[in-house]
Amino acid sequence: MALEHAILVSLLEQPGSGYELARRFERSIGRFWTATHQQIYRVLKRMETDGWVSAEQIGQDGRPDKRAYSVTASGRDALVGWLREPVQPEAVRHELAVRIRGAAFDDEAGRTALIAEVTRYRADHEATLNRYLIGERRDFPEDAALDTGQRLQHVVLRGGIAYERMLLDWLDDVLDTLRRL
Amino acid sequence: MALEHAILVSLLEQPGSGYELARRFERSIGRFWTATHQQIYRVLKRMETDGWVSAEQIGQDGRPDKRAYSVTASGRDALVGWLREPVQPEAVRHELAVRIRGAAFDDEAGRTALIAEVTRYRADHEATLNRYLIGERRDFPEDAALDTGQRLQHVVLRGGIAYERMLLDWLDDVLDTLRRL
DNA sequence: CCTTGCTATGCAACTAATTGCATAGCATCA
DNA sequence: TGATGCTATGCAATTAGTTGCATAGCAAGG
Repeated sequence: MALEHAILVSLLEQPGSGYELARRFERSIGRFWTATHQQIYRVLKRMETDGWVSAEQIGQDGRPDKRAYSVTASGRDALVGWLREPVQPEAVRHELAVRIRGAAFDDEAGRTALIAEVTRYRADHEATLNRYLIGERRDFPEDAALDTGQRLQHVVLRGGIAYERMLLDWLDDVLDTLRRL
Repeated sequence: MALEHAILVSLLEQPGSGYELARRFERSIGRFWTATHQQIYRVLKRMETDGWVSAEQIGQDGRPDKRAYSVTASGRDALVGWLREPVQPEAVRHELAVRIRGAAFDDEAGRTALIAEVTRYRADHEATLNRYLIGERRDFPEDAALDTGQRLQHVVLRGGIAYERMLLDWLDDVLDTLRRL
């Protein structure tokens, strides 16, 4: 149970509607916590019932009403309470690793197909790294004075960059290993 | 739906009981796909119904019978079929990143507590890295002749090592950033 | 004009995963 | 001799997450 907390952080950084949150989960927050819009709407409802967020109905011309959410004092307390709980070990789900070990039980054609898939996967992550680097240059220029929130956002982004670089190096190792089999 | 496939790979590498599988998921496979024993027993039942695995009942003195599972031809086909599907983008769930960004909305005391938590988290991952390195020296000595399966297991382990090293470096960056706030 | 895509919200059905509990006897150590 | 912990399996209840679908109108491009 932590989508609640990811939403609280996102809404504290910037209030917004369910739709806007879903956008952010696709772009920024979703780098380290994925969620679909269906899930976000459901959880927002629950959070509203619990008094963690409050919504302001905003009428719009020719479009459905927008419900702009912001975090209540009680929601902020809930976040602070959670922040002080011990960090849980993460549940790892690395599909590609399963596939690589599985390749031992496939034939030549299967391994060729896997090389193609890994190559495509690598290209995706190279694109992700480039998006991160562009975002870093845009949002965190070297000489800028950053506040606490921005410094924390930056260190998380540096984590994403480090992860993608590590992954690309490892994928090269994987491709090399597969080709030499 | 991919726990099935992780189990197929593990049973192809070495047949065994549900209990043994749960052990392996704690140790080896669990590095990249976590699962509890309850989940493993349930999925094994389903896989047996689907004809992907077959079980041999083994009576034991003073203990419950053990059901040793092995993969059938049909299970192997199912794995090979899955291996040729495109790789899905992984669902990222990085709790620590949410906490770090959340720290912007906590006070001095909260940030001090977070530094302590990150330090503990770092120690855990340092221990994990050391276990990987010991395992690597034990299972993949430099001059050994490795078969296909072992080479693939090794490249996956190298991925785990690269990940842990990257993580430790980043956690140092995080600690430094938190201390300078 | 037609198709695609965006804003904006949500229900329903299903699948997956977690948490808590239960059984049962053996081994080891204090 | 009592407590802890391991082997070995599993059910039940709950929570979380995914997939498919629905509504509704506007904007932009071919």
